[in-house]
Amino acid sequence: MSQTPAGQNSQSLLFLTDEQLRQGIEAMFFAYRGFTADPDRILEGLAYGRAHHRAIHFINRSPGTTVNNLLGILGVTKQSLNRVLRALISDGLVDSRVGEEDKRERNLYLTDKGEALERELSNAQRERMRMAFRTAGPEAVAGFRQVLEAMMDEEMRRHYVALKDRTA
Amino acid sequence: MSQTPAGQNSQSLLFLTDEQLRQGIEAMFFAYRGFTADPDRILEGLAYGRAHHRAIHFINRSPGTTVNNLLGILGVTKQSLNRVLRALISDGLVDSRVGEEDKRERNLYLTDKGEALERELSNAQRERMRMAFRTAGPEAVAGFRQVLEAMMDEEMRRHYVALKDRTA
DNA sequence: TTGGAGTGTCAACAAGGCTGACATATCGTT
DNA sequence: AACGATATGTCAGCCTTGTTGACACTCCAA
Repeated sequence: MSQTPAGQNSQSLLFLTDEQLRQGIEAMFFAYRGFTADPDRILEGLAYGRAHHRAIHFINRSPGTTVNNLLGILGVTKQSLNRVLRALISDGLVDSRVGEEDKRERNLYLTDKGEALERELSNAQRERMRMAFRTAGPEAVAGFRQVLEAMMDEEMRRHYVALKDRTA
Repeated sequence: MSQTPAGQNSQSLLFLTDEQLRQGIEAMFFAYRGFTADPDRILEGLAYGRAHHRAIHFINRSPGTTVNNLLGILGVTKQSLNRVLRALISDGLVDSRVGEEDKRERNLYLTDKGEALERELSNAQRERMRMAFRTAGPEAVAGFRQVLEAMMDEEMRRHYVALKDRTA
């Protein structure tokens, strides 16, 4: 469907053919497997999974974040997130403190133990990303980010940009 | 850990700082959500999920493929895949034929009905990819693919390249 | 012809999504 | 003070999709 005709525009649109798009789709699929492989390996054995990793990552990224904010970023239900947080809190990886201004809120922080696991996980994941970046080079990395950003839903892009700009 | 020092090499290595790597990680996370969002929406309502989509995609891509080959591509256990295939076969989306040379094998094909669903799913997913590609431009797309390819595990890269070259 | 390797199937279980319902505490407004 | 709205936590139950274990059929080579 909608094969882009080739060789007629001065600006070649060959990169928008269905075949090229399909290759992009498969690249995303196969690369995402690699992307999660290293943390998954670390987590198995421990009683945690990918959901715990995500929570730990974003709590580390925004110390003191609220449950509600985390829900927006992760895009899951509070029941799902609560199950994960309960485990992390009772295992002493996450600290949940009643909000100072608004006592209905809970502010989430990693404990020292939580930070240790976060470092272990993100080191592994960063190492793979570093290899990929180094192999591909800075220009490719810029393109990588442009395409991914354009692929996000609007709400996700807002979260992504907000996190990015905070440390820019 | 391992902050890359800046401003000392003639070739700037700023793109390998931990901060840049973390942004790459978050970009992958948020973009993958967008990547799967459209097919997921179509599948909900039907009695199928993401696993069915993946099976349909790769059977369409390699008609007559065996269960074992599909296992390697999808990276799940044969029991997981079998559950999905059983549903697709009994619903008349996939045709499973006993191998001609080796009767232990099953060759898998999409039926007309299966191809119809495949088109619906891949149209939705391609449309998002097309928008992202068009927004980012051909140079960015080339970089996107280079980085993703470098991020794959070796075995996944083999599958990716094999599929890519078949239609090149 | 027999045993091992390859392949496919069934059963049972676990993780982690989901919905719905409800309790509690707090906030803000009236 | 009272009330509705908001933020969070929890219980129960369901679904998808991953896992292991057990087993049957087919093929091939010793």
